[in-house]
Amino acid sequence: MAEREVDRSISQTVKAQLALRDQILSGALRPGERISELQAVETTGASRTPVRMALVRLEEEGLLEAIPSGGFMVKAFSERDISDSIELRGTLEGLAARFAAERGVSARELEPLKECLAAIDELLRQVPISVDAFSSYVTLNARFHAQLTELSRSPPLIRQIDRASALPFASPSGFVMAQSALPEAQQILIIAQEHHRVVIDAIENREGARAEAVMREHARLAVRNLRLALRNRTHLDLLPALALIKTTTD
Amino acid sequence: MAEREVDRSISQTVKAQLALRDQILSGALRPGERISELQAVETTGASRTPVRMALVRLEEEGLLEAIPSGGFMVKAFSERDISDSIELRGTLEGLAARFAAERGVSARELEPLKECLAAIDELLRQVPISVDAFSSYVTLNARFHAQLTELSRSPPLIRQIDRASALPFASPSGFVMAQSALPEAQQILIIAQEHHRVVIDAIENREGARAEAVMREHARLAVRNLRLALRNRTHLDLLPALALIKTTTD
DNA sequence: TGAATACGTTATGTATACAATAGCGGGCGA
DNA sequence: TCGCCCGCTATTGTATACATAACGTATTCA
Repeated sequence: MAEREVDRSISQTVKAQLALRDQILSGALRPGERISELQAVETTGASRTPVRMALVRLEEEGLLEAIPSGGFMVKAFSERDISDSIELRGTLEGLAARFAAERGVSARELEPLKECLAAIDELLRQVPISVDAFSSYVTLNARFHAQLTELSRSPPLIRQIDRASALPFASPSGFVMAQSALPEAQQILIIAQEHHRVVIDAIENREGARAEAVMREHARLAVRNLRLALRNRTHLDLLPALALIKTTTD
Repeated sequence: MAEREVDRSISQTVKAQLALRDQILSGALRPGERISELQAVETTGASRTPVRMALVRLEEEGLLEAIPSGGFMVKAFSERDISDSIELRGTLEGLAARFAAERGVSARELEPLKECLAAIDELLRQVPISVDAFSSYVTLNARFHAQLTELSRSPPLIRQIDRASALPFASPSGFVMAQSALPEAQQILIIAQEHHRVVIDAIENREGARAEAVMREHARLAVRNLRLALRNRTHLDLLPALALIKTTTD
């Protein structure tokens, strides 16, 4: 239709990708559901070509799965998939921390991490933590992890970590959500903060093995707490992209 | 290995993707070079839509890089990028081995790996190894790594390892090539084979940490030998996708 | 003479038309 | 009544036309 309203400030492909990702993560599209291109065209406002490009990107991102006979469906994840993804990310971040420690990092480069650390300390001083403060925590934590990843100075590794974070439950905010979906949330966040402190110290002292170990422990903590949270069914609404978990046990 | 003859029954998108990847890996397209869609349409025989889909997929694969002003260019890699990619893959395979060991693997599932192991032993008995035998080795080694990865039973991890292998120098055959591009090739392959033996043993005995450690050592061996080979400039023609290495040091 | 601007060309981004295929439903025959 | 087959429809795969933005070149003015 000629009267299609076009937003020229952003490419149609990116617009479609963002809109579709939002639909998937919000649960508007259920896992296993086939995505209709035509329907996507209507909901995103882009035409078929950019929609198709977005679908391909989302497939590569891991949110969609190609159907052999054609088209795409929303990918479904098991609980095991999720905990594996978290551990996978922790392993990659461990490698990043090791690289940073072994290759050396200047004091100036560590400064932003320390600022993050201090800011989080400030937030955690509140007992109990407010909703706003928790929201800030999520942002700061994600920034901490991103900056740590950057310190590895390894583009292939950074790229891979970014890819691993595409799955929302494997992202740093996913870590936090998993940890916070428990009554002992604040206690857990304090332990996580201790991990952050140790990894900075290890990098400063160029202890690669220690830096790596603590990041892996960090992830294992998140995995344990995710499992607990899923068992207890506590605050599950906090968990990002819970909609992606397939309910049927196979 | 990529087959030169393209089946007309496969989709145009896949055809274009294979053709373009082949052009990149063969060095017909130089690193940093912009890929012209029109030119790609001519060389691949597909029309612009499937070519664009292929370009997006190759970008996600890591072989191409999006140009901010539009279009794609062939990605260029530094020597450091390559060794990092190998170590990255080793780390992921280490995690896979750990998962396999911790989660338990039946004797029947280990059988194919042991067959691979025995077949490689047979090949290595030749001194010096023939070109044909070496070619078989590359195939068998890739199969060994693929089967080991599968034993983790972790779809997210398997997926990530596959992604990490998209870069040709980080694939199992890339491992082998890096190791073999040295005069001491046969000696090195025997050590690598010993790693294979240990990882199977560790998985059988459910020793996760040992299984993980040996796979990481396996990768570090490849990294060391790659560096040596690049220093010595020996048999560099064997290294897959050497064309992707950028010559200029930044 | 150099720099800046304007215009033209070319390539990419987007939209849509066309083709092919798979899935489904109805009808017909056993 | 059940099952198979044929045809229709809906959706994806492909091709191409159109729009737009970027880059290069040439010309003009300072």
